[in-house]
Amino acid sequence: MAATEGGPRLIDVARAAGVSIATASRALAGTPGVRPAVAEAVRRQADELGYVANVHARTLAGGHSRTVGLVVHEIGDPYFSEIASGLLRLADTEGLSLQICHTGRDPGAELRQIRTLVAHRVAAIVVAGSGFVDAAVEEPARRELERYAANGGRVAVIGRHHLGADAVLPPNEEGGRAVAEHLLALGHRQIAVITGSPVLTTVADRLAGVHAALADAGLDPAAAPVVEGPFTRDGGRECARRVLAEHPGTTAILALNDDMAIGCLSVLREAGVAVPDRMAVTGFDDVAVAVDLNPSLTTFRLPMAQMGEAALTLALKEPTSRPRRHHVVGELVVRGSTAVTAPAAAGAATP
Amino acid sequence: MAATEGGPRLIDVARAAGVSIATASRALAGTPGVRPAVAEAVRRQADELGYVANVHARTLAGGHSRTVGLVVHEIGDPYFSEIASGLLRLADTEGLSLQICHTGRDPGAELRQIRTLVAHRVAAIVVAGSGFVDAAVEEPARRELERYAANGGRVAVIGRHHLGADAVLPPNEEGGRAVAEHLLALGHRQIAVITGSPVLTTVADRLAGVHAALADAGLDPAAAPVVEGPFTRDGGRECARRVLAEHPGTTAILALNDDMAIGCLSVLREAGVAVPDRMAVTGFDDVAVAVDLNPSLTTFRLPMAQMGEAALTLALKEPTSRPRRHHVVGELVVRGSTAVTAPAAAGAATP
DNA sequence: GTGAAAGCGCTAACAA
DNA sequence: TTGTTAGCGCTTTCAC
Repeated sequence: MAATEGGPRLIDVARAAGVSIATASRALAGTPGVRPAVAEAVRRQADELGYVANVHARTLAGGHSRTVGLVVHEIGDPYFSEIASGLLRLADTEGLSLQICHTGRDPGAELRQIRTLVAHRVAAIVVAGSGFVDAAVEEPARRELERYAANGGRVAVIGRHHLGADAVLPPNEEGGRAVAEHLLALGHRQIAVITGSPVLTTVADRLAGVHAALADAGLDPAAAPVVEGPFTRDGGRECARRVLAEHPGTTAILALNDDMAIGCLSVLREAGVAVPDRMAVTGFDDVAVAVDLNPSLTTFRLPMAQMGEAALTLALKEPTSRPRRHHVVGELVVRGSTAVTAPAAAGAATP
Repeated sequence: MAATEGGPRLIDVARAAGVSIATASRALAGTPGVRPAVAEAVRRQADELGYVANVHARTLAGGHSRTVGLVVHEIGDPYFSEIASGLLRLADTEGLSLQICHTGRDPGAELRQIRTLVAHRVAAIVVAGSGFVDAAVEEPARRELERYAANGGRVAVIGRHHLGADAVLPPNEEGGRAVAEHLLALGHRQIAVITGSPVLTTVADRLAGVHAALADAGLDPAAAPVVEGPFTRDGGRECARRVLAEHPGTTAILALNDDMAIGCLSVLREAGVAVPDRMAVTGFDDVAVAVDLNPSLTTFRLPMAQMGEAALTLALKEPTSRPRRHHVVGELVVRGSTAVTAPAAAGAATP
């Protein structure tokens, strides 16, 4: 600990090893062209002094960063924490550090966070939060990212954005379709959809899939109630109550994510509505706990950890002239919250 | 976009505004001593050029970092993602960026991650993963952090560590005691504990609380089966199976975290063991989904988000000569997985 | 109030 | 193989 505040510097190590700062740098970086014995001596001295290279100096001098940024809506949300987990695992094996930002689904915050990551000159930025249907909302962020990319930064997004970047695309529409078809196959005709704000592409795409399935079955999509609230567990509770009150003939509630489905199940339990006998419920995402609910949740599985990994993989590749699209495969997972038989007679739940 | 690869620099802004680089720096940093009109002009130019200050250059020159590091076992785990969420929220309002590392409960990885954060010269490091009972295991990390602190870094930990740092201390022992007393009060006498590895202080402390309660009730703590497995949902499944097979008289399973309790519930459901009638189950932590399980989970609530916030708060304060200890208050939350009445006759589950 | 210039700690030419 | 040196982009004295 010979050092002044800030710790030992490369020059301290070099002096201790009796070499120049350049040689010390090479030895520590593993650059070839240093006699093994010298390199070894340098490393030993570094170790002894507890030397840890200053990343800022290194990045500034070298021009390359070993940090990547991840933008999520909310890291406490399992959907995003599972994405983060997969991404972090890959980052770790690649020797990259991860900086996480959250936006709370606010486009303004998203822009601020992106600027922060740009300021850090991260090697890549992964935007994991849902895109917005209205391209204008994302325009400032798009410009910022475009500039960042023009300056050598790499960008990848998860979901459908208007960001002009490489994208990992979850099968939202297919999933919405699959879930709806599953309910239709069980005989449900009075299906209520509970959902987050349709300004999000995630919501819009899942809903489009649901409507397509209804139309294919000869039903009028416009006739199916769509009840909207926050895209969270509490939003699910709120919407479920409204479905119960305003659409009494409903035999199935199709939630556009697991969080809402979970909130919905809790309301139904409190209201004494048997699931799946009097009401079928489905979710979307297959977060880890979906299987542990009782009844366990029928849902459309998205491989979140893989999606995080895939996004970072895209971001780490050389850019192409036009954005890449990596399509992810999902899977309907049928569990206890939807009966394997036809629903109880519609209208049974009518007051 | 007049800039070379890397984006516009301060000097580009300064030139565009017709001032020196020093004035531009002051204007952008909000340092007093710049004529308002000039400052305004600089800011406008910066905006126009899309200038974003290089954090590395800034940190290197200024000596202060606006990034903090968080070390967790696994960010996909709700316990940690909720801690991260609380911490991130505070970091955000303080204008700090967050870098996250995970260790997978491996002390070696923990050391590596700490070194990475030191290399980044983060302003503070928060270690959120459980400590290890064996001080020797943490010794290398302790030395690294000590050196970091000596060089002006700030450290805070969550849980009992041998790291010599400010600590946020969850009431693990009290919680273990509370859960056990609750089961005892319900009349349970055949209580099996399922747990993660006792090398973790979190596990050791919770277990100590349980044993203390048993002893106070006049029972022999050594007589209560303690079944150990991974501190995860799957570990809970494994341990629950073993309890069923090896300790047939058991009327209550006390899991030392919610993850294990959740796995346990799923095994009991598959085995057709009614909860809470034939078997009571308790968890620890009160992760978000605990309330949504069916039966909902009786558990000891830890305010994870607050703990994350408190840890960062400690880390942001001026250091004191001896480590601070911030004690957190928890709360027993009684739910459906423990009956409100005495248990079914012991032995009912005997083959 | 403003500018010139000296670093911050490191990497990467370029020399030797 | 090793050393010298010029920056990387910014903050911050110190003069003016």
